[in-house]
Amino acid sequence: MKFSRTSQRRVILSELRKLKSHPTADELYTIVREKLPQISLGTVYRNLDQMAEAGIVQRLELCGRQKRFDGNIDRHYHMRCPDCGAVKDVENDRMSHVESILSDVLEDLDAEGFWIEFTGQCKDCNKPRVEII
Amino acid sequence: MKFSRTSQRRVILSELRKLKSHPTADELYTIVREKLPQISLGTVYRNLDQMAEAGIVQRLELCGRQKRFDGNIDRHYHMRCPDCGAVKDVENDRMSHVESILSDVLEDLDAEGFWIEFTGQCKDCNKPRVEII
DNA sequence: CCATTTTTAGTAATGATTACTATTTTTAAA
DNA sequence: TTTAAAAATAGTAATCATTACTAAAAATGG
Ligand SMILES: [Mn+2]
Ligand SMILES: [Mn+2]
Ligand SMILES: [Zn+2]
Ligand SMILES: [Zn+2]
Repeated sequence: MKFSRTSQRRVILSELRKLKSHPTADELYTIVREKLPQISLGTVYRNLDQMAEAGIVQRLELCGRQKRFDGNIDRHYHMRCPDCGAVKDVENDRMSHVESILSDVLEDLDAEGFWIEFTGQCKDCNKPRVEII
Repeated sequence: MKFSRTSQRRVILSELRKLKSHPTADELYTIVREKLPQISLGTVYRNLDQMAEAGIVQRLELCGRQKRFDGNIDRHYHMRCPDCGAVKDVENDRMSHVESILSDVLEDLDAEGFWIEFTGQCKDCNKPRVEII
């Protein structure tokens, strides 16, 4: 419930903050082990998750571990329920405007494409949100 | 290289097209087994991947399999290299405009948030493709 | 029919993540 | 400072989505 001050957590956070590489847990584990050779991979996973839940670090990506598929290959957008994991189509007229701006952004960045995903609890979701903190 | 016509592929595609649920491979496997009780899970995975590569179905992809973390919790955006999997910060003045439109979209949709990810090969990328998200 | 290519079912292996547990460390109050 | 409760740890095992492997079956294009 409350964060204890441990060298493991301090080093994990400070090393992560030094990096611009957006490491995976195991990549950070390799780095942290130079300072704390005895640290375990599980500790890195656990601390990153805890700190992400607390908003101290950012976890890149909203999707779950399982891939999802769609028979509709037209460009359209999805909203994922953070509680039950369901994915639903969403539609909004403003998205064509967003797309046109993002196509300019793609040129600026010399990027290939973009993905947008919305999050929101589904109306008929029966799983109650678990409040953290 | 060329798709043979098999009952497995036909049923997988037709059942996927019937659904609005954006199923995972194993969810679709359960459904397809009602028509083809002998089909194997591997066949469902393989066909979905092949058809996604061919653009016949859509794979909802935001993020690779490994989670990535960022010490910077300010809202900013990332570009993922489809070849080596590296994730880099990107910056563009137009994004504030995109954000303001999307905040309106959030109200329309009664959604909570959004996630945007760019894809693009990194300049110095020479690594072989690691994963196809 | 036949030779070649593709696909399959079934199973094993992989790999990221999470769960478990006995022990250690931290905390906060006495 | 002592101490009991709470939190966190290292090490390991288990989970589970996905991918790889393989011999057999099916599809293809004559
Ligand atoms: Mn859809
Ligand atoms: Mn970043
Ligand atoms: Zn829901
Ligand atoms: Zn790259």
